[in-house]
Amino acid sequence: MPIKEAVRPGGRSARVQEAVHQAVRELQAVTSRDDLTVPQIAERAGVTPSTIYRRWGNLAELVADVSVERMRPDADPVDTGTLTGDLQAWGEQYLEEMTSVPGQRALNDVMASADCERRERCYRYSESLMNTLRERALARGEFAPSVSQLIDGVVAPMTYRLLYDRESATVDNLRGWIARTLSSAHFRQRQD
Amino acid sequence: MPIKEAVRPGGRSARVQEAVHQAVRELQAVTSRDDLTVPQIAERAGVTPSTIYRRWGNLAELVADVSVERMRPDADPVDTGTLTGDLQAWGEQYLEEMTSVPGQRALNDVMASADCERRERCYRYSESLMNTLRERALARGEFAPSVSQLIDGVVAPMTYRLLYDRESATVDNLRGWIARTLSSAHFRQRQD
DNA sequence: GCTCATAAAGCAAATATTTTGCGTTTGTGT
DNA sequence: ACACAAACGCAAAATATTTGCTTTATGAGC
Repeated sequence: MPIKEAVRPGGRSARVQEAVHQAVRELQAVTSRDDLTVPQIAERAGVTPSTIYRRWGNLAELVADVSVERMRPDADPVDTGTLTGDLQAWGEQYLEEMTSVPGQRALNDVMASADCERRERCYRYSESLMNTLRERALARGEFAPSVSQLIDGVVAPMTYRLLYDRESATVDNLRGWIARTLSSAHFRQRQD
Repeated sequence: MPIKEAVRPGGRSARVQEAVHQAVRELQAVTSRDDLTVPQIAERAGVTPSTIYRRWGNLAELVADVSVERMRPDADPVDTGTLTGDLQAWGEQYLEEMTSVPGQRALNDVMASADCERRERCYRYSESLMNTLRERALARGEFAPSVSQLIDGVVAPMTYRLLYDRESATVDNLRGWIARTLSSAHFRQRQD
């Protein structure tokens, strides 16, 4: 059961995929995760269960597929004029999103997927986002750490706390991660 | 289906729990995750499937329960004489463990669990371990960052990379995380 | 030690789900 | 337009899960 992306993008396949995704989203809004079932989704989407099983394999992969979509950044990150501000603004809204009930659920669903490709996609969203903020900072003439320093210093602690120690995933701590990352990279740069 | 810990620790319950865990471990060694089933485990453990369903709810929770066990640190971390060395030694063996096939599977199984208590338990293992290394360093008269700095600086990036970007979970990067964490905390301390 | 109340397990019937084989529909390339 | 194959629908078969009831065995109180 290989996970295919956009198989036969035109026509029926696409329609089915959209109908199923839509059905999942609608049902997720009114149903607890434990009594969400494939047959139920199939009926709502006007599709046979076997279609879902053939295409996604099982419920976990299906909901992961839907949730990873939800993670895709919708708009460009706001420009506050400084890298610190941009990181803080982005982080705050990300934290808010991910500590909300549906956000937590989406995060869990993605983590529950057996194939790592889903998580890698989330990673690439963050990577690309950090890259945007960094380029923006450089264009302003600001100093900016490398993308991997930003990920290790800001994204990783934030994600780690969201997953393992939710109560530490706070705006206050975010401020600390950002400050430490920037000053440490700055200090280190002058050393070299 | 509340997750209970050590219900009626003595006697039959304990025996059943152990038999089931054992069955899961044995089957995991020879079976791919996708064709591991509850009835199969039940048979091997000499137990009725309904017993497993009543106690763990479903397969995902059961394997998560087994895997979180596997994560519990078995021995005290080695003492290399310096905090840097201790962190590096611990990190290297942890990385090795978690990049192995069974390690990856255990990590996934824990992440797939719906209840966050499992992940919190892993968190507490790391927290306690970092605390041990820190106290050890202080006893030597070394400087040592706080536990949460160690977690944010070393554990979080490592875990993040293991989950989201496996190829960056390397011993080389580990060295960098450790160095940055120690020097940044040290520098920051002198500032205050 | 013995008894009692009860949590947990066993058993089997009832449900619900997942899988599979096969025929049909429908995009896609020529 | 035609042919090919991927994807879907349908329904039967195979599995897995839930549930009601019975039985067993632990732990508490005497």
